[in-house]
Amino acid sequence: MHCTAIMSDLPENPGGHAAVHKLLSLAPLREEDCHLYLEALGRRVRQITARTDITHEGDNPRAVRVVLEGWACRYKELPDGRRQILAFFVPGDLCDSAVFLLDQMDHSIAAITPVTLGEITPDAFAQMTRESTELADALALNELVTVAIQREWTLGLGQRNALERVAHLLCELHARLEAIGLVKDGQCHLPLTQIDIGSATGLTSVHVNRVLQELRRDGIIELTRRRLTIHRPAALGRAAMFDPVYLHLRQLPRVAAVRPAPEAFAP
Amino acid sequence: MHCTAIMSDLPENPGGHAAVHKLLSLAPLREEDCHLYLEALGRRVRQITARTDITHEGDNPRAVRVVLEGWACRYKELPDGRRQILAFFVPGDLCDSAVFLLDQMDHSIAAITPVTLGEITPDAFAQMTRESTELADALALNELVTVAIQREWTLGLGQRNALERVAHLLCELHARLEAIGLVKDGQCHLPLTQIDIGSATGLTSVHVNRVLQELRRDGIIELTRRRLTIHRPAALGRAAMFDPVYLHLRQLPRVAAVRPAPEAFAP
DNA sequence: CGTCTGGTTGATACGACTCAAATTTGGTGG
DNA sequence: CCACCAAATTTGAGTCGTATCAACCAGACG
Repeated sequence: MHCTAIMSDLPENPGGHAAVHKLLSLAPLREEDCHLYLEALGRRVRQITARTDITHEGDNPRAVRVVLEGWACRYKELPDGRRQILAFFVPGDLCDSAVFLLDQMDHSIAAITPVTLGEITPDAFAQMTRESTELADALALNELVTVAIQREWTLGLGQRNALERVAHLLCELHARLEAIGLVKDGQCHLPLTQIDIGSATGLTSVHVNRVLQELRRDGIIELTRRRLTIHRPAALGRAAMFDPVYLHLRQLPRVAAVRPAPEAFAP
Repeated sequence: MHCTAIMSDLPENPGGHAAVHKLLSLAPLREEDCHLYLEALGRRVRQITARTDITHEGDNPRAVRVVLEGWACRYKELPDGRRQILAFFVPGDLCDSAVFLLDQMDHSIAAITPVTLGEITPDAFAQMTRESTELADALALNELVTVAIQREWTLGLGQRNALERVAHLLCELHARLEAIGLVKDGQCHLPLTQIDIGSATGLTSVHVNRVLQELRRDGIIELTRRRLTIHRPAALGRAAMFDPVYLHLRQLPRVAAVRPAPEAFAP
């Protein structure tokens, strides 16, 4: 029996519960595994101001970081200042589970909103994974999914055009938020500026703006005041050529289908 | 004492020695670790024809694969046929060390040249890493570097222009080949077509061609008959904004510097 | 010796960028 | 609660990097 039960018992999403929800979206875990994880996470918690670095390229990595609340991103920049967002971290996401093997960070991580961060020391991490193979496997699986997402982004930046990239990003984030229970009535909080979306998709914010307008004009999405509503999931998925297999979720997201999929809301 | 000794004793690079060389470029290992690894690799060896799939999206992953000889690539395609190469595998590279945790491959792997492939079963892999923590760590480190490379590609596709992307790819491959002893006099074998380079960099082969001509015209590189010579490493590195930190090599590659770096060969 | 794949060249088209300015939004302090 | 400011969004006009399309050429190979 895994611990979906504890999840639904809990109120809003306080403390590290998104973290457990996240792991459960990938692999079944026993209640004791969940508690072991939560306990490790709770030992060292930090608050990070919005729009500040959590760790920077060149730093010596000291701990495994888990986003408990808020949004963060991984980014890297070129010497002349061009900046690329490499990943978004939503509640429950692990920044890097084995970083401490490296001498030096090769990228930076920054908070987008105010972030509550759980930190697990290398020792605590090792002990935790020794105590539960299931937990260790779930964390390893999470790592695999993180890389799979990175690959999907590589594919998108290389082959998708502006509209497809933006649409794909929205699909992915929606699916990931849904997996941790942060989507209600097809709506979710999306604290990204168009500049953020641009530096994740390799586009200028001006162009992102025009693309978003197109998606709105076609009645596919609504995106205002940091809230995203997907009105026509199938249309968005089709525009993005979104195939959620790479997320390896146990449960298929609502925004799903490239394959033969009926339009959810008729045009 | 690690086993640089065995390496230099060995002749050309037969069997799985590139594999050991590769790990040694990332972490020091004892002779017994190297042998343990080689032994695991030697148990199941396959020959793959050039330009055929080694494994395909949707397959069930069965084993950890290591390229012993030849070149391969990881790729993914969109439903309409657009194809993106996500990674190149050169001798010694592991395709994926924990894939078997996944139910389903989310990308494909193909041979570029004829490939000699070592396969390690999940069981053998687990046993091997249990027997040597050092080996396990080296393999984990290798995994981290693979992801770091993926991130650098993401950065490049999002922010670098055509010339910078091609130059960066050449820098990276040169550095990686150098690390496993496959560069002699600044020269290495590079069996990629301009089409391959294009689908890795998100460019058309036509444009890759023009970019390569520019690099040749400026006397920076020579690339003919599948051989690459870098005449002006510093100029190439500068053009690419190549900073090899992300490769986490124990020894800095010759093609290295973005930072204040004297021109190796005067223009 | 013809065929095929990969490389090269030229002309043209278009998607996304740049620059610039106007407008809206959200936060802050009076 | 309103005035103000900074940040984010929106709009328009013009440019440029890379794609597209179309030949042509060279070497590899059966």
